[in-house]
Amino acid sequence: MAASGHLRIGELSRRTEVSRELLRAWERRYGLLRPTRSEGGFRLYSPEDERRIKLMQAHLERGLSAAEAARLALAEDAEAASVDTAPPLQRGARDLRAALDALDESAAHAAIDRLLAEVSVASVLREVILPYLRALGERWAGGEVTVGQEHFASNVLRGRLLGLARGWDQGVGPRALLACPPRELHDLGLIVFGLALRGRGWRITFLGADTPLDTLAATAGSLQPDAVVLTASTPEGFASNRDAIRRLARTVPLWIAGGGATSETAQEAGAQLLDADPLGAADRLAARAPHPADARLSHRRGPLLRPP
Amino acid sequence: MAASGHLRIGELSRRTEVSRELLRAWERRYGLLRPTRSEGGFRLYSPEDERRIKLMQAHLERGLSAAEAARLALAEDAEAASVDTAPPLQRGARDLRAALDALDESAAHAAIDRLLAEVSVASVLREVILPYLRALGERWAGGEVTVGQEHFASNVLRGRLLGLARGWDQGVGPRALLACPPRELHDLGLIVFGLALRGRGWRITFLGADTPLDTLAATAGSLQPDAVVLTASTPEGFASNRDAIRRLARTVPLWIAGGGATSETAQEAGAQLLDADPLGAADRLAARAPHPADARLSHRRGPLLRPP
Amino acid sequence: MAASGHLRIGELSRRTEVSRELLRAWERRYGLLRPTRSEGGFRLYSPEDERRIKLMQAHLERGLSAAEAARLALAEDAEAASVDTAPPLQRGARDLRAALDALDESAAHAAIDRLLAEVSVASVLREVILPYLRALGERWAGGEVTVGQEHFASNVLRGRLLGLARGWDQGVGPRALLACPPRELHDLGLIVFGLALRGRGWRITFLGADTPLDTLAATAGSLQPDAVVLTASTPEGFASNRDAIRRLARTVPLWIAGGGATSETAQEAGAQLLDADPLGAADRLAARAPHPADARLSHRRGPLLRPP
DNA sequence: ATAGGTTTTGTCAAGCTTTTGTACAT
DNA sequence: ATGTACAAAAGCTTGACAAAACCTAT
Repeated sequence: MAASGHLRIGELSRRTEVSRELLRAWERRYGLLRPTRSEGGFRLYSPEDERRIKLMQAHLERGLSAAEAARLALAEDAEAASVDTAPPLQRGARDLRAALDALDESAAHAAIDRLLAEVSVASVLREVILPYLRALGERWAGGEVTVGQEHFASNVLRGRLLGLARGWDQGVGPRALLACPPRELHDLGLIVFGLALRGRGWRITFLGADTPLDTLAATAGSLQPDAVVLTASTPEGFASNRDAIRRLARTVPLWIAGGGATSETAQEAGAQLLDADPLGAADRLAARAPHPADARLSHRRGPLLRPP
Repeated sequence: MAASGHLRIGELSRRTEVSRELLRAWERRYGLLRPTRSEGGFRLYSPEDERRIKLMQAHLERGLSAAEAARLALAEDAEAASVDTAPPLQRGARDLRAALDALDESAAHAAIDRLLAEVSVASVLREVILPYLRALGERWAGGEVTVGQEHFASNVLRGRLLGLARGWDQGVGPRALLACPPRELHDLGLIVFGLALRGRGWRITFLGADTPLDTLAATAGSLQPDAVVLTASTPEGFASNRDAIRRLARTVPLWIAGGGATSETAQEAGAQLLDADPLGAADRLAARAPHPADARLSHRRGPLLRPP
Repeated sequence: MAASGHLRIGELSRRTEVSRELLRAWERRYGLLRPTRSEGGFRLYSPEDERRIKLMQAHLERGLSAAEAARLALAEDAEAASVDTAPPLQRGARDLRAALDALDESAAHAAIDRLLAEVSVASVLREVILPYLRALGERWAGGEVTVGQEHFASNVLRGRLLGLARGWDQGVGPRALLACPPRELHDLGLIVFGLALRGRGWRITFLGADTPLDTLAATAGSLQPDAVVLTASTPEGFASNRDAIRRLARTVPLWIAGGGATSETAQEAGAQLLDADPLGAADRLAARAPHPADARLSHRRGPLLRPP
């Protein structure tokens, strides 16, 4: 915080070779600088201010007008933050959220690109994407976020997650068939679950949101997956399809997960229970261990799961 | 959006060597330029305006009348502005090469990011990275490219490929141990091979360039991989370590690949031959089929490979 | 308590070349000094007081106001007094070492990801990566670690460091061109150095290991960097290229660093000396201050460094 | 191409306040 | 040693100004 100290206008002028008057003019006219003030009213400039001046100068050098140079310097500074000492994951999460809230798709992609360069996919999912989705849900419930923002964010993230998912059906591992029951439209958690399972060596076949259960049964019949996983965000997602799910569970190794998956639902449906959290669910399925609350059903495990 | 900034008429005139008056005339007469205006009424030209002027000048150079030149420039610009019709892979390859040649790391990353957003990792490797590396080798041999450019490009690509490789040791597939023999420094092909093999479900352990063969043997002893793969860019890489490689081949399932791997080398070393091309080599190893030219050794296949 | 001798104001004034009046003013106005009192009421200053004065003077030197300088001096002093190695860092370092020793890449990535979730890049480099690399060298020398382990760890870390490096060529700061001389293969320290310099606002162009000096000269000619930095792990790296390095130093602002950089080597080569430690070297270059041992060459500083 | 008017941008000045090193009386 | 005083240096705001750059219209 107090790492490098704030400068007064004289020293800043000396360092940047910009006159004091001009520094004040740039602040007044373009808002380029945002000094705090000393108790007596002196301007105190941060290192960020100094960086913005450097940017401004670079643009002026290129022949831009002062107004244009300042506009660019401010814009770049907002996105660049090239010298940022925050932990990368925290910084990435902050940048992503700001970009999505502002409906700025390219900034969102930039934030994700940088995150993926700096940390592993699993960490991005666990520390950034999932917390963001959870917070989004809460903010939506609290009316802090518009439906438009929610749709925008969902679509951007869906695109990226599916990009990461490319080729997740290839290889030699066990195969999982993933879907949401009819009327369930929240598939982001399901994609995250698929990615996590993929990271554990599984092959994924993804049917996505709002999948009729007869279609799911037919697909499972022809694919012969090692697990079929249904996720729903509310218990109704499972409850309103109880009979079909129960039938399905008799013919395929069926697991349920997501916010709507409870041990009662699982028992009623004759399915095995995974965690509500996609990453925990992936761990559990990879270990072939049903949720503890689902213990009564564990005898089904053996017959249902073929070895890879 | 605000990426590059708008120019006023003076700077545009300076850059294009077209007088201010003429710029205004071209705007009035032909609608060649479409500047926005500042609050006070100054013209603000976009980079597209600058591009149209360049086109216009080229046509004038060829002897066309101003009216005709402007008409063409506008038409071409409209075309260029519409989606770049080149296939993504071609365009990406072109952009990547231009960026790396110019030592412009950010542009190179941007090109790769765009590619990965549009096509699969396998396609990028096959259609962009590998052709680039091959062409780099040829251009280097022909003196068209400096060692500096080659080093720069290698390091940028190495970073990206190792980024894609993150987590390639996870899962349940067969395990491969990858290395280059002593003094062999070209590990990019080996990383590409590892990525391709990973795409086929294998787990990868990567030791990289310039690996002493005794440590490779020891590591293989403790890891018990399903395959050990050595790559070298020249036959000497294998030849100068013939005896050590031969000893190694007696205790581990050894395969050789890369530009230096020939059927003679393989036979001498007692190793199995993979293709020179990393992707072909990965296909072949995943199928556990040695190169046809290596048929004389095929009897070794069975005993050497443990089932996954 | 009084172990190390307390000073009275006269002696402290003499040592620090700060007038008595000013010392009292700093105490009164900023609380910078906290002298105890003799029985008769004389101020008795501790060595900590003296250290704070030195810090204060350094900040004043940099152009900070007295109030700001005092604030920083007090803050830094408090920080230095607090325990430095926070638990997450210790645990991360331990996990990373265990994972890399076991050739467990995923565990290594997980450890690094955990660190990057909580701690800045700079801290990870200083407290984890560099200590690990140093220990690795020592353990390798002592035969406690195999070359295989060393290769594996290097490649994992190289991938991560290059991931953190993405975009390090962007911005408006001074530009540095980084390379190792021919036959020098240890580029990890050079990458860490680049990251540290990046953290201080520089732009980096990275050529990496084993770079021929003529291509380095050519690249420097076209890039016109503000500094060219060569690192080698042993003095031979520089010694065996002495003449070429000397020629290079005549045309570019050349600095040498790394375990092989000594004041003799620097003098012979006509280059300026940076610290062996990458972070110290980055600090020094960012401050444009040649190594004390390099004082005899300091007259070269002016002409060699173009203003950024 | 020129004339006559406007906008943009860097600089300056006047009058007053804050900060900071030093001096002095007690 | 303490507390107060003081003055130089550095800063603040407001307002104005002029050169450079640009506009339209002829």
